[in-house]
Amino acid sequence: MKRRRTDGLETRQDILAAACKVFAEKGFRDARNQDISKAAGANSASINYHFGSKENLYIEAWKYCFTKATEKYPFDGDVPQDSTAEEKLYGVVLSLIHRMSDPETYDLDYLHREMASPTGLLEEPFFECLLPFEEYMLNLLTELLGSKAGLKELCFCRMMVVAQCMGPLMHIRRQRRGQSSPPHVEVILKEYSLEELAKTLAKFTLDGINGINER
Amino acid sequence: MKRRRTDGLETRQDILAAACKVFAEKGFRDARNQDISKAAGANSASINYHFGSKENLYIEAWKYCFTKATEKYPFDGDVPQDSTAEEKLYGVVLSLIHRMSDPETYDLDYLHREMASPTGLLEEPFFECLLPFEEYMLNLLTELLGSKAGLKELCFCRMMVVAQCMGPLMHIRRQRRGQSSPPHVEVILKEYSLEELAKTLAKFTLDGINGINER
DNA sequence: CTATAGTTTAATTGGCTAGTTTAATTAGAA
DNA sequence: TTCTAATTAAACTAGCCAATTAAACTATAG
Repeated sequence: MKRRRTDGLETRQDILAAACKVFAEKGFRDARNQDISKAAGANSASINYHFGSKENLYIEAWKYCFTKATEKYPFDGDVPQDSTAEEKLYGVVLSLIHRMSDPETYDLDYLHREMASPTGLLEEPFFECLLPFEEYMLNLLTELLGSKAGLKELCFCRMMVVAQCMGPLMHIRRQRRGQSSPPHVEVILKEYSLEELAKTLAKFTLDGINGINER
Repeated sequence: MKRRRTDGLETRQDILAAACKVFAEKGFRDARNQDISKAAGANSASINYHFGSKENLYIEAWKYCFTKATEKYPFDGDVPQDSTAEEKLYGVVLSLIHRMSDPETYDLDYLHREMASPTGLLEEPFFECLLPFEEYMLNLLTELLGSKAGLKELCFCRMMVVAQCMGPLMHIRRQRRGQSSPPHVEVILKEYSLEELAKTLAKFTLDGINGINER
């Protein structure tokens, strides 16, 4: 019985890590196999050897960087179980803000890109990976919204919480890519600490939610 | 003195109109010159004849569809000058919602795509075209926020108003492309009329803004 | 009508890239 | 050490696409 060579797994890993980054930076189409293999210190044939195709590597890269990011920044922001719903909301937002600011975290770039121009390859992985987040959010919002609120309002608020975070997301990512932004955006990035941003964001959202509650 | 032939301008126009749509649907990279020229009923060489390059056509297409969209849906939503700031906010949001729901309006697709994965070609045109909107929004928000609020809060709110609209934007566009969405998104698209969505959205934002005011 | 600038077309070119092939190399079993 | 399968490297293939070219065509001034 032969033992499997381990150096093959190493280059596989190197390719995966490099792919995460390159795909996040350039997108599926603009990222060339050569860019990835070169960044991984491997030959471009090794991509097809280890992953079968560029498409499959893309899918694997997403799963990999999502898993890594979620380990580092859990959805709930490690807030204790018995916290108030308000604290939990802050936890979600803060965790998300940290996640998107971390230059070694790439999953949100994939999400954003696929929203704007879908390759169609990540439809299923997204659905699967984000299910726990959706569930957590729906529970949290059910708690925040009074019992008067129906499914309609619940869904609206879920959309809003995510949308709220998209604003900073786009700007922080832009900055991370080294692109300049219009002056009023620069102001935000300069004046707010991440914690303050999360706090202001959570409060803004909470006020909106309470407004729906009071109707 | 010779008069200019007019049939050339016609195909130029046809190409421009076709390009607007094809670029919006497929993005810069995935749209092929042939797709566009075929949709315009012209030869692919005519793109380079009339526009010089694919890049330049892309820029022209953006300017064209932005101008057309803004004529149809002005930023202020045609709200009377002497309206309250709250009514003006509703006007902005409603106009934006209508704009993004109109299947013949494409400019927001460009915006969204370039946010997520910039080609770098529209940086300048965006800045130029959106300046009036920025100005209008800043004035409006200055009115809504009390005099206590500083530049920092102003910029934050500006970001939030736009971000709020991104949520529905993404979902409505998805629907328009014929892609299915997770159940809680379908609920929103089914249960809310455009006017109700705009109203709820404006109220949500307004509550957030007032929350900042009261600090 | 004729000449010409303006416009359109089909065919071609040249660059780029995903994926394949084949040969070389290496880790580990015997 | 020797053999074998796993892995890697280099060269190649096939296809795609933007851009060019050159020839054909057309509207208009003279």
